[in-house]
Amino acid sequence: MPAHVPNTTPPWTAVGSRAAVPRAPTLEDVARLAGVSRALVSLVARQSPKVSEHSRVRVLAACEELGYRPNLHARNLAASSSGIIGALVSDLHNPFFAEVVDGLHAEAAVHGQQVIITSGGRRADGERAALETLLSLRPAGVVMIGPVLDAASVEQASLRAGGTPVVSVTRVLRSNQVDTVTIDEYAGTALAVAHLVELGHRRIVHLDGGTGAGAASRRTGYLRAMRAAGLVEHARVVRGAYTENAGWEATDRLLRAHRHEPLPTALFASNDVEAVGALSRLAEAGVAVPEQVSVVGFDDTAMAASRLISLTTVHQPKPHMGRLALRTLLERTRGRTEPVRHVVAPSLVVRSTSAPVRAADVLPSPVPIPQESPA
Amino acid sequence: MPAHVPNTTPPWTAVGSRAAVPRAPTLEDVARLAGVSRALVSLVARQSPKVSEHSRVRVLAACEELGYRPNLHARNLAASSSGIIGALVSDLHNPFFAEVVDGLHAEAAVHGQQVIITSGGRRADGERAALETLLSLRPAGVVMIGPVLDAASVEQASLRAGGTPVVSVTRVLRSNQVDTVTIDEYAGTALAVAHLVELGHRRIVHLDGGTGAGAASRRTGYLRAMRAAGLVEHARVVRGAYTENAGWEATDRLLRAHRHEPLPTALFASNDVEAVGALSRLAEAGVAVPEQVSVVGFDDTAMAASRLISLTTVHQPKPHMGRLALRTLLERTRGRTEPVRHVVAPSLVVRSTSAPVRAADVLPSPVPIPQESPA
DNA sequence: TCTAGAATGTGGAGCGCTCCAATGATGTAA
DNA sequence: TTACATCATTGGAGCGCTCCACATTCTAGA
Repeated sequence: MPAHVPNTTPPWTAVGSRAAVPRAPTLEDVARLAGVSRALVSLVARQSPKVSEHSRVRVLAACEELGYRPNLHARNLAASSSGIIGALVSDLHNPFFAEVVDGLHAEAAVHGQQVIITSGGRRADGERAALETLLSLRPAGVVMIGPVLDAASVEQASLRAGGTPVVSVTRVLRSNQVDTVTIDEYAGTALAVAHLVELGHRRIVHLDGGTGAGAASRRTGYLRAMRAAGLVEHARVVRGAYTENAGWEATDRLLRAHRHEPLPTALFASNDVEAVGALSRLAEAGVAVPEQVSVVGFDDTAMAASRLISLTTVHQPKPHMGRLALRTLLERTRGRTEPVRHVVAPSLVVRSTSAPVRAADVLPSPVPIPQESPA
Repeated sequence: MPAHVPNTTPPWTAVGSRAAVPRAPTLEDVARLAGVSRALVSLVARQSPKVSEHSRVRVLAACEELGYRPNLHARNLAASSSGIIGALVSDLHNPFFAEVVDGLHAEAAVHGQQVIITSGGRRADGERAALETLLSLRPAGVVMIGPVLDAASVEQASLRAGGTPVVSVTRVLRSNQVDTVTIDEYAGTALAVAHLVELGHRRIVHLDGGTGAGAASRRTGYLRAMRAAGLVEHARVVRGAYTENAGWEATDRLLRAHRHEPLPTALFASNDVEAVGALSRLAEAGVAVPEQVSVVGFDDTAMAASRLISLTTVHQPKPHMGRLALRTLLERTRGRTEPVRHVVAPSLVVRSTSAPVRAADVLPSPVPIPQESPA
């Protein structure tokens, strides 16, 4: 007999060098066991309606017996389209993203899609690498949550990958290739300011979010809302960022600046973490919240909801935004070509860090309560 | 001319129904442009050393020009082993996991592996589904972080998938198929108790973590440490869980129980979130921390490090554990067959919630401190 | 000069699946 | 009877890549 022995080993035997490693069963194995063709098993696996009940049962039994699990790589390669949705979150540490992903997961399950997540660690290069990984898996689409990457990079990457649809949540990317889901930042800031004004606050300071997603709109929204309330002369923005430390430092600067004059009676931070930073600085300075100063955040993350913090904040319907993002993505895969910009409505969650202004602070300057002049 | 037109369209033209969708370039395209064989391009793409500098440069230039990105599905199918590491986190909302994944990412980058994440939402069925998804992608291995799934399910799934190696972080799964990375819970609890004892505390109560990963060991560790300190008669465990609410409720029960007797001087919670729950209940009751009661947590999550909370807690080297998990996984793919159980060392981070016991409390028993009977 | 061996490069056979044209089997109208 | 839909099923051609055996060139030792 020649050295070339035909490979007649059964599928459950290891082939090649590695010994005793059970090979995962393939379509072929199932087909053989069920006594049908590979194509038929494939049809059953994909729940095609054009399979007789008889063969369906036989095939499913065979699948069960072998513990067959389709190889997604082979499937995606052959079909050159996958049921995979890639979620690219800018920062795994931010609970905001977890909630958006929850919504994504839920909606994906409805459509039989699988969600896989990668993270860019809040750095542009990390995000670029993560996006490359995701695109290498040829997903049906990519949802970027709070990306730090600019529109051009995203668009270019998407085009290079054969036009994989991309939806950006939180960050507006002006590109015809990219759809967006954001909340109405202006409405959100208006809610926050109106709440404070209703409580009698006049000297309301905004701790801004620097270059964070949505921060610019929130800053503008704050200024607009102050103007609308006739408080334009009290409007004041302190530079900050979307981190606890930035909130602490911004508040620290504020405290120093007001050493010889009365503090503002309310702080409106650009997001929750920043608000927490502000709270901690106020606590260290012995300023009572909400008795002396009210604090309002933005996002309504789990941290804000914690009893220990119990932050009044602007709520973003994060799971809803995740669902919406997925639906938007699927529409795109079904042929839509014009970009879509979804803007969802925020709401206000009043907790323990906001309260009516103290009697002593009511008249900071002779302001005769100017009510709601339209924008 | 028959309806059957031979397909002679060039690669940059869309083939099939969809119009104008640019096809992603393949190895073939790159090879043609560079004037070499497909195999050579493949070697360059995989950074093989057996390629001359000359051709490497030519090929890379062609890749660049076409914007070539390898199709992971094809690669993984052909190589029947992927550079993908699957991370299955039980709960995206827990910052603990984010930090472990950080370490995983870092180590994976070193080995040229890609990490993709799925989440099981803290439910066994969700985790099972996420595991299936992951295994369908035929990853090089799976890291489960704080799984809720039992060893048998994991082992079975792994075997069905052709023996994909699995490492469990945090939870000990007794299976020869599964390696584990955990911290030394006993050492951790010993550190916490010793710290409190050193500060003069005697009446140290443990709020336990119910069925959470590691909770049983922490409970035992606490009891051991109390015994070692000769405080066995002061040892007391209150039932809880790894949630803020559970911490709040456990503390609430404790306060009620001690309405007519002095409170314990220290609480040791089974993890940080639970400790935060305890802190909030104490704050509501007007019990000063750390002046009247010291509180110690476990995990050292970002929440504990927040200035506003500044919790004394047992530190887990989470990124290190992630790195270790990946290395363990790779060893397994390189042929190790006996299971490995890595146990890493915890440390103590002293922050603002622990302080020396008050003079009045130094003598454990008959001290009437009529504090704030709870609402 | 010849030859072994290293260093490079190549063609082709799959990996496990989907898709499509083609094949039977069955029914239905002329 | 023939003609032709309709339905379930099948074989085979890829999808884009890796891996292997082999071919070719270059280098150095005898």
